[in-house]
Amino acid sequence: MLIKELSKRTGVTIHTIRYYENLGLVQGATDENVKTNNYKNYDETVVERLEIIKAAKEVGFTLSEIRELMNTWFSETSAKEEILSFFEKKVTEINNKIKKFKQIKKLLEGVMKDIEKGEC
Amino acid sequence: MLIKELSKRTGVTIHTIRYYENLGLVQGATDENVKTNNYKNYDETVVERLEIIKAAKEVGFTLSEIRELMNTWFSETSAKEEILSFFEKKVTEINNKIKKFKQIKKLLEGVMKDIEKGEC
DNA sequence: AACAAGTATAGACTATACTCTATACTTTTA
DNA sequence: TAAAAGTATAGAGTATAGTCTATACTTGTT
Repeated sequence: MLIKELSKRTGVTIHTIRYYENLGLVQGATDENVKTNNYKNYDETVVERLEIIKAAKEVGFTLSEIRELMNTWFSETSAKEEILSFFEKKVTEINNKIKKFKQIKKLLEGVMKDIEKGEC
Repeated sequence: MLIKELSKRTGVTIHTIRYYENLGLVQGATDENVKTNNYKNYDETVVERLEIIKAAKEVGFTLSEIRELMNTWFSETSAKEEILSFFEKKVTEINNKIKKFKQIKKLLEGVMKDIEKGEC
């Protein structure tokens, strides 16, 4: 598919897709049979990648972390051990973030109870 | 205390404290008795505020969200109802973030299992 | 053929959150 | 009292993540 359809299917704007492509997060391929233009074609793996980017961004990963994560994810050369330890690191990070969120939540809920009781 | 001590106690650099002060997130007061300078004095509530900022930032709040949250938190004029609904909104947001983190975590752990089994 | 719509590239612009530099003044210390 | 250290203000610079504009070319439609 061309960039417009990719944009429609993923909800990521054309500009942003091109920005990601410049960063090496996704990649389209120009059809070698077509010599008149250099339009890029995007396949299903690009859709997948954009969905991963969207999800990872929502939970606070930066684009460079996402690139690192995806390079490992889609790599065929990385050693099993290496991939595993990378993933373990990410899971630890996520656990820490969840813990912090729960702390803040408890704090907020504590204050809310105080407000309800009129102790504020 | 003066800015240097505040910085030491909170771990927030002097530059960043001044940046926050410009944004209205914290505020020091110049001693009216001292006419020779306009050094600002910071009290314990500023330390508290900086701790709140640090915690909130870590879980992904932007500075303007934090300002909004703290204005409500420390407000004496806001109606009880208003404060409560604001806090409830934030708790909902936090729950959503926790949910998303858990999804990503599950995803990563699933992939890790596959890798361990050699199914990748 | 003419015009609209789509695509590619490069570069400018924006917002957020700092971070650093320059300048000038004040306070502390040797 | 002279140097070192601290403070305030303004403004420049940086990094991240877009977002927009200009230009030029290609493709599709009438």
